[in-house]
Amino acid sequence: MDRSDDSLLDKAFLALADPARRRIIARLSRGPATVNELAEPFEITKQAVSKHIQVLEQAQLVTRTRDAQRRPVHLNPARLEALTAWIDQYRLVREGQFRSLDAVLQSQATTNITKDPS
Amino acid sequence: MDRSDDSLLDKAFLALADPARRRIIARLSRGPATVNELAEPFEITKQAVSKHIQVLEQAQLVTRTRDAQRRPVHLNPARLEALTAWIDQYRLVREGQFRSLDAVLQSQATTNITKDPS
DNA sequence: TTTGTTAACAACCAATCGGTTGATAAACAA
DNA sequence: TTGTTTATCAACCGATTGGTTGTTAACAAA
Repeated sequence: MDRSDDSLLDKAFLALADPARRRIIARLSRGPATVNELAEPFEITKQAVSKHIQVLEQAQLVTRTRDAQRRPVHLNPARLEALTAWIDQYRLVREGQFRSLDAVLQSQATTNITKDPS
Repeated sequence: MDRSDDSLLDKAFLALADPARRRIIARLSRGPATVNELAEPFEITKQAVSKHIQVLEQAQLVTRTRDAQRRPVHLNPARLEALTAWIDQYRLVREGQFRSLDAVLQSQATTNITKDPS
């Protein structure tokens, strides 16, 4: 399903690679909030928070609505789920390899050393 | 368990925020590989791949062993699992809120506004 | 020894990131 | 109208990233 959203994965992982943005995610998990509300507990300016929200928005991790002059920010759980899905496809494959690792090692022990055949 | 590894989360998410490094992860999920083996299918130099591996290694997403002058790179599934754990704690909390949203709204309507108690 | 392979290290460069300040726009309230 | 709140836009700065080239080290093979 997720094939060509490479840049979207880029943006999403990059968005989470910042403690301030992760704290914003954590806060939004308890409900929507405005830029001012998000900026207050952080020791940075509103402009900086606004930039962080733009990064999260371009990664589609959050969405914005309108409420008069306020622009509440909402979490988008579907995008978070897409990230875990990407990670799990390799994490789980790897675990599957572990299950069959013994068989591989035994077959190699009877045929050859563990050297790479160039 | 994972409390103060903020910088480790930084490094891990930042490491995954690059398509080349994600392709390296995908490749390693099918077994260990050397720098040369990893660099070949990518149109960048070995030095660049070596840097990518350093980034992944500092994020503890991969480990390196010794085999003569080769340094095979191995995937570290435990770290991948830590990432999904971080994401899931907010993804799942959010879903839980949806289930109990009505109750929360009703109780708040009778007690107070949605302001955070400092 | 010499030669070739594997990989890291160092220095450098263009581009990007996180943050700031200052100005601006939009939606109200008076 | 004027003023206030909310939030964005624009320009700028220091630090970091991703990539390169060149060099060096460690080991294998001859």
